Amino acid sequence: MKRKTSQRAAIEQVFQVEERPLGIEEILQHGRAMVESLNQATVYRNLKLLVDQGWLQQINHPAMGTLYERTGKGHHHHFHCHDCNRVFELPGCTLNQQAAAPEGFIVEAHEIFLFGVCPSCAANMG
Amino acid sequence: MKRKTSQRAAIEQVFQVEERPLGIEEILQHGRAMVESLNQATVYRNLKLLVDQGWLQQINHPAMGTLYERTGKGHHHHFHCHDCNRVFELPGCTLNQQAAAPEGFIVEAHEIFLFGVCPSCAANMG
DNA sequence: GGTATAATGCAAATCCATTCGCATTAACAG
DNA sequence: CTGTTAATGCGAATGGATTTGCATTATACC
Repeated sequence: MKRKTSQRAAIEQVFQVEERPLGIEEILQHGRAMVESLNQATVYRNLKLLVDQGWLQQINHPAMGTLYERTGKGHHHHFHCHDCNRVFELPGCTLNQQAAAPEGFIVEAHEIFLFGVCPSCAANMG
Repeated sequence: MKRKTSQRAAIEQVFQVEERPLGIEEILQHGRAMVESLNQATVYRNLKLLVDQGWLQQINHPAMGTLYERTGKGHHHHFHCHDCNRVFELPGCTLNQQAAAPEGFIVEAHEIFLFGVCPSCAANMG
């Protein structure tokens, strides 16, 4: 039977605290603040589990590679801050999907990645 | 000194004929139609060369991985047909970049990936 | 508490894309 | 043509992300 472990709890906690898509390294670092022995293989195993359970989903970011984010947020886009290197979820979508492609293309979905500086980095730059 | 080779000419030719972003495997396959001995390592070497020369640029497609496309086309988006698995360049951009993110985010660039069925596959489906 | 065994930590193994070493081939200057 | 050496083809090597094997740890049912 499946058991609750402090390491899985820590990983879930990281996502609840950060509320943004995270990569392996970030998960590992933040998770270790709670369970210092936390191991990379354990992170991979639990991520797979959480994805299978539908609690997380994988995304492929063109600049950051594989990231994981909580499911159930609805359609949204991603913003990558080149200053702190974090990725944020941006609510809302104004793209007219079908109008984005010429006649003849059947558009079923889309992904938008924005790049720039996040509010907290912008503030810290004066 | 740099020499012209039939294999590099073939690779350039592939891009001129296809007019869309291509992955290693596609370049290799189409290139072999012209130079049958064409080798993967040679493709990699020439792609690097053409990128350094500014004739090609790399893109990272979330579903297709690394692709190469001709430079000088200006800002555009990419469409991935899940039927033929090809990626197309779509001219034009209607996204109001700054409006795509909430107050506080400084948006400097963006990439849009569309998914669906391309015109030729749509036609072949009746 | 005691036990069965799921889950962890660790290091080694695997996978896949890309690069490299080197003998061979072929551009191109003379 | 001929010689020089850049470029190719091939297979082996590399690098990074992910996975696996196994001894050890720790959860949860008794």
